[in-house]
Amino acid sequence: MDKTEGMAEPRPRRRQARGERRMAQLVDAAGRVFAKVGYAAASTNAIAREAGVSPGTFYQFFPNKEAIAAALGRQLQESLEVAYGMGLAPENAGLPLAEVLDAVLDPVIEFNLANPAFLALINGSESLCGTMDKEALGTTLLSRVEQLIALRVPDLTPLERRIAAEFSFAMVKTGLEMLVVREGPARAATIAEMKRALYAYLAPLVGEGPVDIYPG
Amino acid sequence: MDKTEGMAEPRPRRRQARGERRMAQLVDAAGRVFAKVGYAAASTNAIAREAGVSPGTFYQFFPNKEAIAAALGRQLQESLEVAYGMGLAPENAGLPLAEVLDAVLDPVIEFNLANPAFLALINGSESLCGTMDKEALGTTLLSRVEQLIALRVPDLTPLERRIAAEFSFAMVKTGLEMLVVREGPARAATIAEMKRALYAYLAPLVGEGPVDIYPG
DNA sequence: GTAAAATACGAGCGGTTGCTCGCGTTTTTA
DNA sequence: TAAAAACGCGAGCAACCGCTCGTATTTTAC
Repeated sequence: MDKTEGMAEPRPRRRQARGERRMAQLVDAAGRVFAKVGYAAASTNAIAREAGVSPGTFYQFFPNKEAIAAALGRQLQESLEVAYGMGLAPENAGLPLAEVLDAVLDPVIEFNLANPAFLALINGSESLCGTMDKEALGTTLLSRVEQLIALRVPDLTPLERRIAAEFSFAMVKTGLEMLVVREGPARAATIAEMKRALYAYLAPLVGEGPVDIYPG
Repeated sequence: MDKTEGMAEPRPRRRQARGERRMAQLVDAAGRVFAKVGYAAASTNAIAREAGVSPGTFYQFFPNKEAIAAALGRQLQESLEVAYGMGLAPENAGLPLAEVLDAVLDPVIEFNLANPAFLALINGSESLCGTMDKEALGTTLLSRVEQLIALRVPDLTPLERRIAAEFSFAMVKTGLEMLVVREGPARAATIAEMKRALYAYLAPLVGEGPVDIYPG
Protein backbone atom coordinates (compact mmCIF):
# COMPACT_ATOMS: atom_id res chain seq x y z
CA MET A 1 0.00 0.00 0.00
CA ASP A 2 1.60 3.23 -1.10
CA LYS A 3 0.69 6.41 0.68
CA THR A 4 2.11 9.05 -1.66
CA GLU A 5 0.85 7.40 -4.85
CA GLY A 6 -2.89 7.94 -4.87
CA MET A 7 -5.22 5.34 -6.28
CA ALA A 8 -8.17 6.81 -8.18
CA GLU A 9 -8.42 10.40 -6.99
CA PRO A 10 -5.62 12.55 -8.48
CA ARG A 11 -4.79 14.37 -5.23
CA PRO A 12 -5.94 18.00 -5.31
CA ARG A 13 -3.24 20.16 -6.81
CA ARG A 14 -1.99 23.03 -4.72
CA ARG A 15 -3.54 26.24 -6.00
CA GLN A 16 -1.63 29.46 -6.04
CA ALA A 17 -3.17 32.91 -5.63
CA ARG A 18 -3.44 33.42 -9.37
CA GLY A 19 -5.42 30.21 -9.71
CA GLU A 20 -7.84 31.17 -6.96
CA ARG A 21 -8.44 34.47 -8.69
CA ARG A 22 -9.12 32.74 -12.00
CA MET A 23 -11.55 30.37 -10.33
CA ALA A 24 -13.47 33.25 -8.78
CA GLN A 25 -13.43 34.97 -12.16
CA LEU A 26 -14.84 31.88 -13.82
CA VAL A 27 -17.53 31.28 -11.21
CA ASP A 28 -18.54 34.91 -11.59
CA ALA A 29 -18.74 34.60 -15.36
CA ALA A 30 -20.71 31.37 -15.01
CA GLY A 31 -23.24 33.21 -12.88
CA ARG A 32 -23.70 35.84 -15.55
CA VAL A 33 -24.06 33.26 -18.32
CA PHE A 34 -26.47 31.09 -16.31
CA ALA A 35 -28.58 34.13 -15.54
CA LYS A 36 -28.63 35.12 -19.19
CA VAL A 37 -29.34 31.84 -20.97
CA GLY A 38 -30.20 29.40 -18.19
CA TYR A 39 -28.26 26.44 -16.94
CA ALA A 40 -28.93 23.94 -19.70
CA ALA A 41 -28.10 26.31 -22.55
CA ALA A 42 -24.92 27.61 -20.96
CA SER A 43 -21.78 26.17 -22.54
CA THR A 44 -18.38 25.90 -20.95
CA ASN A 45 -16.85 27.66 -23.94
CA ALA A 46 -19.28 30.55 -23.46
CA ILE A 47 -18.38 30.78 -19.77
CA ALA A 48 -14.68 30.82 -20.62
CA ARG A 49 -15.30 33.50 -23.25
CA GLU A 50 -17.31 35.57 -20.77
CA ALA A 51 -14.40 35.32 -18.34
CA GLY A 52 -11.95 36.30 -21.08
CA VAL A 53 -10.15 32.99 -20.83
CA SER A 54 -9.49 30.02 -23.09
CA PRO A 55 -11.45 26.75 -22.89
CA GLY A 56 -8.30 24.99 -21.78
CA THR A 57 -7.95 27.32 -18.81
CA PHE A 58 -11.52 26.58 -17.80
CA TYR A 59 -10.79 22.89 -17.58
CA GLN A 60 -7.67 23.55 -15.55
CA PHE A 61 -9.98 24.42 -12.68
CA PHE A 62 -13.27 22.68 -13.31
CA PRO A 63 -13.61 19.14 -14.67
CA ASN A 64 -16.99 19.89 -16.25
CA LYS A 65 -20.03 22.16 -16.30
CA GLU A 66 -21.61 20.51 -13.29
CA ALA A 67 -18.54 21.27 -11.22
CA ILE A 68 -18.65 25.00 -11.82
CA ALA A 69 -22.39 25.00 -11.27
CA ALA A 70 -21.81 23.27 -7.96
CA ALA A 71 -19.16 25.81 -7.01
CA LEU A 72 -21.46 28.68 -7.90
CA GLY A 73 -24.26 27.00 -6.01
CA ARG A 74 -22.13 26.63 -2.92
CA GLN A 75 -21.09 30.26 -3.11
CA LEU A 76 -24.65 31.50 -3.56
CA GLN A 77 -25.86 29.32 -0.75
CA GLU A 78 -23.24 30.68 1.62
CA SER A 79 -24.03 34.31 0.79
CA LEU A 80 -27.69 33.55 1.21
CA GLU A 81 -27.15 32.04 4.63
CA VAL A 82 -25.17 35.12 5.61
CA ALA A 83 -27.82 37.37 4.11
CA TYR A 84 -30.81 36.02 5.92
CA GLY A 85 -28.72 35.15 8.91
CA MET A 86 -30.52 33.23 11.54
CA GLY A 87 -33.87 33.44 9.79
CA LEU A 88 -34.59 29.88 10.75
CA ALA A 89 -32.86 29.91 14.11
CA PRO A 90 -34.88 28.58 17.03
CA GLU A 91 -34.95 32.13 18.38
CA ASN A 92 -37.95 33.18 16.36
CA ALA A 93 -39.59 29.80 16.48
CA GLY A 94 -42.22 31.24 18.73
CA LEU A 95 -43.01 34.33 16.71
CA PRO A 96 -46.33 34.71 14.91
CA LEU A 97 -46.31 33.07 11.50
CA ALA A 98 -46.58 36.37 9.66
CA GLU A 99 -43.44 37.65 11.32
CA VAL A 100 -41.55 34.47 10.59
CA LEU A 101 -42.55 34.77 6.96
CA ASP A 102 -41.28 38.34 6.82
CA ALA A 103 -38.05 37.40 8.56
CA VAL A 104 -37.38 34.57 6.16
CA LEU A 105 -38.74 35.90 2.90
CA ASP A 106 -37.59 39.51 2.79
CA PRO A 107 -33.88 38.67 2.77
CA VAL A 108 -34.47 35.86 0.31
CA ILE A 109 -36.31 38.22 -2.02
CA GLU A 110 -33.62 40.84 -1.79
CA PHE A 111 -30.92 38.27 -2.34
CA ASN A 112 -32.70 36.85 -5.35
CA LEU A 113 -33.04 40.24 -7.00
CA ALA A 114 -29.34 40.86 -6.45
CA ASN A 115 -28.29 37.45 -7.78
CA PRO A 116 -30.22 36.54 -10.93
CA ALA A 117 -28.21 33.34 -11.31
CA PHE A 118 -29.89 31.99 -8.20
CA LEU A 119 -33.17 30.98 -9.83
CA ALA A 120 -31.46 29.76 -12.98
CA LEU A 121 -29.38 27.40 -10.91
CA ILE A 122 -32.29 26.17 -8.82
CA ASN A 123 -34.37 25.40 -11.87
CA GLY A 124 -31.44 23.95 -13.77
CA SER A 125 -30.23 21.74 -10.97
CA GLU A 126 -33.69 20.38 -10.38
CA SER A 127 -34.02 19.11 -13.89
CA LEU A 128 -30.65 17.49 -13.47
CA CYS A 129 -31.00 16.39 -9.86
CA GLY A 130 -30.25 12.83 -10.86
CA THR A 131 -26.94 13.75 -12.41
CA MET A 132 -25.87 16.27 -9.84
CA ASP A 133 -24.59 15.93 -6.34
CA LYS A 134 -26.93 15.48 -3.46
CA GLU A 135 -25.89 18.94 -2.40
CA ALA A 136 -27.75 20.47 -5.32
CA LEU A 137 -28.94 23.94 -4.51
CA GLY A 138 -32.65 23.23 -4.75
CA THR A 139 -32.41 20.08 -2.67
CA THR A 140 -30.49 21.78 0.09
CA LEU A 141 -32.85 24.71 0.30
CA LEU A 142 -35.81 22.38 0.27
CA SER A 143 -34.48 20.52 3.29
CA ARG A 144 -34.00 23.87 5.00
CA VAL A 145 -37.66 24.63 4.51
CA GLU A 146 -38.43 21.18 5.85
CA GLN A 147 -36.40 21.91 8.98
CA LEU A 148 -38.18 25.20 9.43
CA ILE A 149 -41.53 23.48 9.24
CA ALA A 150 -40.42 20.72 11.57
CA LEU A 151 -39.48 23.39 14.08
CA ARG A 152 -42.91 24.97 14.02
CA VAL A 153 -45.02 21.87 13.59
CA PRO A 154 -43.27 18.90 15.16
CA ASP A 155 -46.27 16.62 15.02
CA LEU A 156 -46.30 15.98 11.27
CA THR A 157 -45.52 12.69 9.62
CA PRO A 158 -42.40 12.78 7.43
CA LEU A 159 -44.59 12.62 4.35
CA GLU A 160 -46.81 15.47 5.49
CA ARG A 161 -43.77 17.55 6.32
CA ARG A 162 -42.19 16.78 2.98
CA ILE A 163 -45.31 17.72 1.06
CA ALA A 164 -45.72 20.94 3.00
CA ALA A 165 -42.10 21.84 2.37
CA GLU A 166 -42.35 21.18 -1.35
CA PHE A 167 -45.49 23.24 -1.72
CA SER A 168 -44.07 26.10 0.32
CA PHE A 169 -40.84 26.01 -1.63
CA ALA A 170 -42.72 25.99 -4.92
CA MET A 171 -44.76 29.03 -3.88
CA VAL A 172 -41.61 30.92 -3.04
CA LYS A 173 -39.94 29.88 -6.27
CA THR A 174 -42.93 30.93 -8.31
CA GLY A 175 -43.11 34.21 -6.49
CA LEU A 176 -39.45 34.91 -7.13
CA GLU A 177 -39.85 34.11 -10.81
CA MET A 178 -42.74 36.52 -11.01
CA LEU A 179 -40.80 39.19 -9.16
CA VAL A 180 -37.89 39.48 -11.53
CA VAL A 181 -40.15 40.37 -14.44
CA ARG A 182 -42.07 43.06 -12.55
CA GLU A 183 -41.19 46.42 -11.13
CA GLY A 184 -42.57 49.01 -8.76
CA PRO A 185 -46.15 48.50 -7.59
CA ALA A 186 -46.57 45.27 -9.53
CA ARG A 187 -43.54 43.83 -7.78
CA ALA A 188 -44.80 44.95 -4.40
CA ALA A 189 -48.19 43.42 -5.11
CA THR A 190 -46.56 40.15 -6.09
CA ILE A 191 -44.54 40.07 -2.89
CA ALA A 192 -47.66 40.69 -0.84
CA GLU A 193 -49.53 37.98 -2.71
CA MET A 194 -46.70 35.50 -2.25
CA LYS A 195 -46.78 36.08 1.48
CA ARG A 196 -50.55 35.84 1.55
CA ALA A 197 -50.46 32.53 -0.31
CA LEU A 198 -47.89 31.10 2.07
CA TYR A 199 -49.72 32.40 5.09
CA ALA A 200 -53.02 30.98 3.96
CA TYR A 201 -51.39 27.65 3.28
CA LEU A 202 -49.30 27.39 6.44
CA ALA A 203 -51.59 28.99 9.02
CA PRO A 204 -53.77 25.90 9.47
CA LEU A 205 -50.67 23.75 9.81
CA VAL A 206 -49.22 25.79 12.64
CA GLY A 207 -52.61 26.04 14.27
CA GLU A 208 -52.75 29.76 13.83
CA GLY A 209 -55.13 32.09 12.09
CA PRO A 210 -58.30 30.95 10.37
CA VAL A 211 -59.15 27.31 10.73
CA ASP A 212 -59.13 25.38 7.54
CA ILE A 213 -62.67 24.44 6.70
CA TYR A 214 -61.99 22.88 3.36
CA PRO A 215 -64.45 20.01 3.17
CA GLY A 216 -61.93 17.37 2.06
CA MET B 1 -50.53 38.82 -60.07
CA ASP B 2 -50.54 35.08 -60.50
CA LYS B 3 -53.04 33.04 -58.57
CA THR B 4 -51.63 29.54 -58.92
CA GLU B 5 -48.05 30.54 -58.24
CA GLY B 6 -47.92 31.22 -54.50
CA MET B 7 -45.78 34.01 -53.12
CA ALA B 8 -44.13 33.17 -49.83
CA GLU B 9 -46.15 30.35 -48.34
CA PRO B 10 -45.53 27.07 -50.19
CA ARG B 11 -49.19 26.03 -50.24
CA PRO B 12 -49.87 23.08 -47.94
CA ARG B 13 -49.27 19.85 -49.79
CA ARG B 14 -52.13 17.39 -49.95
CA ARG B 15 -51.55 14.65 -47.39
CA GLN B 16 -52.54 11.11 -48.11
CA ALA B 17 -53.68 8.62 -45.49
CA ARG B 18 -50.19 7.21 -45.11
CA GLY B 19 -48.82 10.65 -44.35
CA GLU B 20 -51.43 11.33 -41.72
CA ARG B 21 -50.57 8.04 -40.08
CA ARG B 22 -46.87 8.90 -40.07
CA MET B 23 -47.59 12.29 -38.55
CA ALA B 24 -49.61 10.73 -35.76
CA GLN B 25 -46.83 8.19 -35.26
CA LEU B 26 -44.26 10.98 -35.02
CA VAL B 27 -46.31 13.10 -32.65
CA ASP B 28 -46.78 10.03 -30.51
CA ALA B 29 -43.07 9.30 -30.46
CA ALA B 30 -42.34 12.95 -29.68
CA GLY B 31 -44.59 12.68 -26.65
CA ARG B 32 -42.67 9.69 -25.39
CA VAL B 33 -39.30 11.36 -25.95
CA PHE B 34 -40.39 14.64 -24.37
CA ALA B 35 -41.70 12.75 -21.35
CA LYS B 36 -38.44 10.84 -21.05
CA VAL B 37 -35.80 13.55 -21.47
CA GLY B 38 -37.72 16.81 -21.42
CA TYR B 39 -38.38 19.24 -24.24
CA ALA B 40 -35.00 20.94 -24.48
CA ALA B 41 -32.97 17.72 -24.51
CA ALA B 42 -35.20 16.01 -27.06
CA SER B 43 -33.67 15.88 -30.54
CA THR B 44 -35.50 15.48 -33.82
CA ASN B 45 -33.24 12.58 -34.69
CA ALA B 46 -34.19 10.86 -31.44
CA ILE B 47 -37.88 11.40 -32.16
CA ALA B 48 -37.47 9.96 -35.64
CA ARG B 49 -35.59 6.98 -34.23
CA GLU B 50 -38.29 6.44 -31.59
CA ALA B 51 -40.87 6.44 -34.36
CA GLY B 52 -38.80 3.98 -36.39
CA VAL B 53 -38.35 6.48 -39.19
CA SER B 54 -35.46 8.31 -40.86
CA PRO B 55 -34.59 11.95 -40.08
CA GLY B 56 -35.55 12.87 -43.62
CA THR B 57 -39.04 11.49 -43.13
CA PHE B 58 -39.42 13.58 -39.98
CA TYR B 59 -38.75 16.74 -41.93
CA GLN B 60 -41.21 15.73 -44.61
CA PHE B 61 -43.93 16.49 -42.09
CA PHE B 62 -42.50 18.94 -39.58
CA PRO B 63 -40.23 21.85 -40.46
CA ASN B 64 -38.52 21.81 -37.04
CA LYS B 65 -38.76 20.71 -33.43
CA GLU B 66 -41.03 23.56 -32.43
CA ALA B 67 -43.56 22.49 -35.04
CA ILE B 68 -43.95 18.98 -33.69
CA ALA B 69 -44.05 20.32 -30.16
CA ALA B 70 -46.82 22.67 -31.22
CA ALA B 71 -48.70 19.80 -32.87
CA LEU B 72 -48.36 17.67 -29.75
CA GLY B 73 -49.39 20.61 -27.62
CA ARG B 74 -52.48 21.20 -29.70
CA GLN B 75 -53.41 17.54 -29.51
CA LEU B 76 -52.91 17.39 -25.74
CA GLN B 77 -54.88 20.56 -25.25
CA GLU B 78 -57.80 19.25 -27.27
CA SER B 79 -57.92 15.96 -25.38
CA LEU B 80 -57.71 17.86 -22.14
CA GLU B 81 -60.60 20.11 -23.06
CA VAL B 82 -62.63 17.05 -23.95
CA ALA B 83 -61.55 15.32 -20.75
CA TYR B 84 -62.55 17.99 -18.32
CA GLY B 85 -65.39 19.08 -20.51
CA MET B 86 -67.14 22.15 -19.35
CA GLY B 87 -65.18 22.41 -16.13
CA LEU B 88 -64.98 26.13 -16.49
CA ALA B 89 -68.38 26.64 -18.06
CA PRO B 90 -70.59 29.31 -16.49
CA GLU B 91 -72.85 26.51 -15.31
CA ASN B 92 -70.90 25.80 -12.18
CA ALA B 93 -69.88 29.37 -11.62
CA GLY B 94 -72.16 29.50 -8.63
CA LEU B 95 -70.98 26.29 -7.00
CA PRO B 96 -69.01 26.34 -3.77
CA LEU B 97 -65.30 26.78 -4.34
CA ALA B 98 -64.44 23.31 -3.12
CA GLU B 99 -66.73 21.76 -5.68
CA VAL B 100 -65.35 23.88 -8.47
CA LEU B 101 -61.86 22.79 -7.50
CA ASP B 102 -62.88 19.14 -7.62
CA ALA B 103 -64.64 19.61 -10.94
CA VAL B 104 -61.63 21.26 -12.50
CA LEU B 105 -58.74 19.44 -10.86
CA ASP B 106 -59.79 15.80 -10.84
CA PRO B 107 -59.95 15.50 -14.63
CA VAL B 108 -56.74 17.48 -14.99
CA ILE B 109 -54.96 15.17 -12.57
CA GLU B 110 -56.22 12.08 -14.32
CA PHE B 111 -55.25 13.47 -17.69
CA ASN B 112 -51.81 14.39 -16.50
CA LEU B 113 -51.13 10.91 -15.17
CA ALA B 114 -52.23 9.44 -18.48
CA ASN B 115 -50.12 11.85 -20.54
CA PRO B 116 -46.65 12.29 -19.04
CA ALA B 117 -45.61 14.52 -21.94
CA PHE B 118 -48.04 17.16 -20.70
CA LEU B 119 -45.84 18.56 -17.96
CA ALA B 120 -42.68 18.27 -20.01
CA LEU B 121 -44.28 20.38 -22.70
CA ILE B 122 -45.61 22.97 -20.29
CA ASN B 123 -42.25 23.40 -18.63
CA GLY B 124 -40.40 23.33 -21.92
CA SER B 125 -42.62 25.79 -23.69
CA GLU B 126 -42.40 28.22 -20.80
CA SER B 127 -38.66 28.44 -21.02
CA LEU B 128 -39.06 29.00 -24.75
CA CYS B 129 -42.14 31.18 -24.66
CA GLY B 130 -40.29 33.89 -26.55
CA THR B 131 -39.46 31.58 -29.41
CA MET B 132 -42.72 29.73 -29.57
CA ASP B 133 -46.12 30.72 -30.80
CA LYS B 134 -48.43 32.68 -28.61
CA GLU B 135 -50.52 29.55 -28.47
CA ALA B 136 -47.89 27.85 -26.31
CA LEU B 137 -49.46 25.29 -24.06
CA GLY B 138 -48.61 26.94 -20.78
CA THR B 139 -49.74 30.37 -21.90
CA THR B 140 -53.06 29.08 -23.15
CA LEU B 141 -53.78 27.16 -19.98
CA LEU B 142 -52.78 30.12 -17.87
CA SER B 143 -55.27 32.36 -19.64
CA ARG B 144 -57.89 29.69 -19.03
CA VAL B 145 -57.22 29.90 -15.34
CA GLU B 146 -57.44 33.66 -15.61
CA GLN B 147 -60.85 33.38 -17.25
CA LEU B 148 -62.01 31.02 -14.56
CA ILE B 149 -60.97 33.47 -11.88
CA ALA B 150 -62.54 36.38 -13.71
CA LEU B 151 -65.78 34.44 -13.76
CA ARG B 152 -65.79 33.92 -10.02
CA VAL B 153 -64.27 37.23 -8.96
CA PRO B 154 -65.12 39.91 -11.51
CA ASP B 155 -64.00 42.81 -9.33
CA LEU B 156 -60.26 42.27 -9.57
CA THR B 157 -57.85 44.53 -11.34
CA PRO B 158 -56.12 42.92 -14.33
CA LEU B 159 -52.90 42.76 -12.36
CA GLU B 160 -54.53 41.13 -9.35
CA ARG B 161 -56.25 38.64 -11.60
CA ARG B 162 -53.03 37.87 -13.40
CA ILE B 163 -51.11 37.31 -10.20
CA ALA B 164 -53.84 35.10 -8.77
CA ALA B 165 -53.88 33.06 -11.97
CA GLU B 166 -50.14 32.61 -12.01
CA PHE B 167 -50.02 31.50 -8.40
CA SER B 168 -52.91 29.12 -8.84
CA PHE B 169 -51.40 27.70 -11.99
CA ALA B 170 -48.05 27.24 -10.27
CA MET B 171 -49.68 25.40 -7.39
CA VAL B 172 -51.37 23.04 -9.78
CA LYS B 173 -48.19 22.53 -11.77
CA THR B 174 -46.19 21.80 -8.64
CA GLY B 175 -48.84 19.41 -7.43
CA LEU B 176 -48.83 17.56 -10.71
CA GLU B 177 -45.06 17.28 -10.67
CA MET B 178 -45.23 15.85 -7.18
CA LEU B 179 -47.95 13.42 -8.18
CA VAL B 180 -46.09 11.62 -10.89
CA VAL B 181 -43.32 10.55 -8.53
CA ARG B 182 -45.68 9.25 -5.86
CA GLU B 183 -48.08 6.36 -5.63
CA GLY B 184 -50.90 5.10 -3.50
CA PRO B 185 -51.49 6.93 -0.22
CA ALA B 186 -48.68 9.42 -0.82
CA ARG B 187 -50.27 10.38 -4.10
CA ALA B 188 -53.68 10.74 -2.50
CA ALA B 189 -52.18 12.89 0.24
CA THR B 190 -50.51 15.10 -2.33
CA ILE B 191 -53.77 15.56 -4.20
CA ALA B 192 -55.53 16.52 -1.00
CA GLU B 193 -52.78 18.95 -0.09
CA MET B 194 -52.84 20.53 -3.53
CA LYS B 195 -56.55 21.15 -3.19
CA ARG B 196 -56.12 22.47 0.33
CA ALA B 197 -53.43 24.90 -0.82
CA LEU B 198 -55.58 26.19 -3.64
CA TYR B 199 -58.61 26.43 -1.44
CA ALA B 200 -56.77 28.32 1.26
CA TYR B 201 -55.37 30.68 -1.34
CA LEU B 202 -58.54 31.27 -3.34
CA ALA B 203 -61.20 31.25 -0.63
CA PRO B 204 -60.49 34.81 0.52
CA LEU B 205 -60.56 35.99 -3.07
CA VAL B 206 -64.01 34.58 -3.78
CA GLY B 207 -65.26 35.83 -0.43
CA GLU B 208 -65.86 32.35 0.83
CA GLY B 209 -64.59 30.40 3.79
CA PRO B 210 -62.32 31.85 6.43
CA VAL B 211 -61.53 35.50 6.10
CA ASP B 212 -57.95 36.35 5.42
CA ILE B 213 -56.46 37.85 8.52
CA TYR B 214 -52.91 38.07 7.30
CA PRO B 215 -51.60 41.31 8.78
CA GLY B 216 -50.03 42.65 5.57
C1' DG C 1 -50.69 3.57 -68.66
C1' DT C 2 -48.12 7.39 -67.43
C1' DA C 3 -46.85 11.69 -65.46
C1' DA C 4 -47.03 14.06 -61.14
C1' DA C 5 -47.15 14.23 -56.43
C1' DA C 6 -46.43 12.33 -51.90
C1' DT C 7 -43.74 9.32 -49.08
C1' DA C 8 -39.35 7.29 -47.52
C1' DC C 9 -34.60 6.79 -47.00
C1' DG C 10 -29.94 7.76 -45.05
C1' DA C 11 -25.51 9.74 -45.98
C1' DG C 12 -23.82 13.78 -44.79
C1' DC C 13 -23.34 19.16 -44.30
C1' DG C 14 -22.29 22.99 -41.38
C1' DG C 15 -22.36 24.12 -36.75
C1' DT C 16 -21.93 23.64 -31.67
C1' DT C 17 -21.02 20.96 -27.73
C1' DG C 18 -18.03 19.33 -23.91
C1' DC C 19 -13.57 18.49 -23.55
C1' DT C 20 -8.24 17.27 -24.68
C1' DC C 21 -3.51 17.88 -25.56
C1' DG C 22 0.82 19.70 -26.68
C1' DC C 23 3.45 23.37 -25.74
C1' DG C 24 4.92 27.84 -23.90
C1' DT C 25 4.97 30.98 -19.57
C1' DT C 26 4.98 32.05 -14.74
C1' DT C 27 5.55 30.83 -9.98
C1' DT C 28 7.13 27.84 -6.33
C1' DT C 29 10.36 24.79 -4.37
C1' DA C 30 14.84 23.23 -2.96
C1' DT D 1 19.61 28.65 -10.36
C1' DA D 2 17.47 24.72 -11.96
C1' DA D 3 13.87 21.34 -11.58
C1' DA D 4 9.03 20.95 -10.64
C1' DA D 5 4.57 22.39 -10.44
C1' DA D 6 0.83 25.46 -11.56
C1' DC D 7 -1.02 28.40 -15.10
C1' DG D 8 -2.46 29.56 -19.74
C1' DC D 9 -3.35 29.10 -24.53
C1' DG D 10 -6.04 27.74 -28.66
C1' DA D 11 -6.31 24.49 -32.35
C1' DG D 12 -8.93 20.77 -32.80
C1' DC D 13 -11.24 16.00 -31.75
C1' DA D 14 -15.28 13.08 -31.42
C1' DA D 15 -20.02 13.32 -30.79
C1' DC D 16 -24.10 15.21 -31.54
C1' DC D 17 -27.24 18.80 -33.11
C1' DG D 18 -30.93 20.44 -36.51
C1' DC D 19 -31.52 19.90 -40.99
C1' DT D 20 -30.82 19.05 -46.42
C1' DC D 21 -30.74 16.64 -50.64
C1' DG D 22 -30.38 13.25 -54.22
C1' DT D 23 -32.61 9.29 -55.11
C1' DA D 24 -35.89 5.38 -54.90
C1' DT D 25 -40.58 3.82 -54.01
C1' DT D 26 -45.55 4.22 -53.56
C1' DT D 27 -49.88 6.47 -54.35
C1' DT D 28 -52.82 9.60 -56.89
C1' DA D 29 -54.55 12.03 -60.95
C1' DC D 30 -55.82 12.00 -65.62
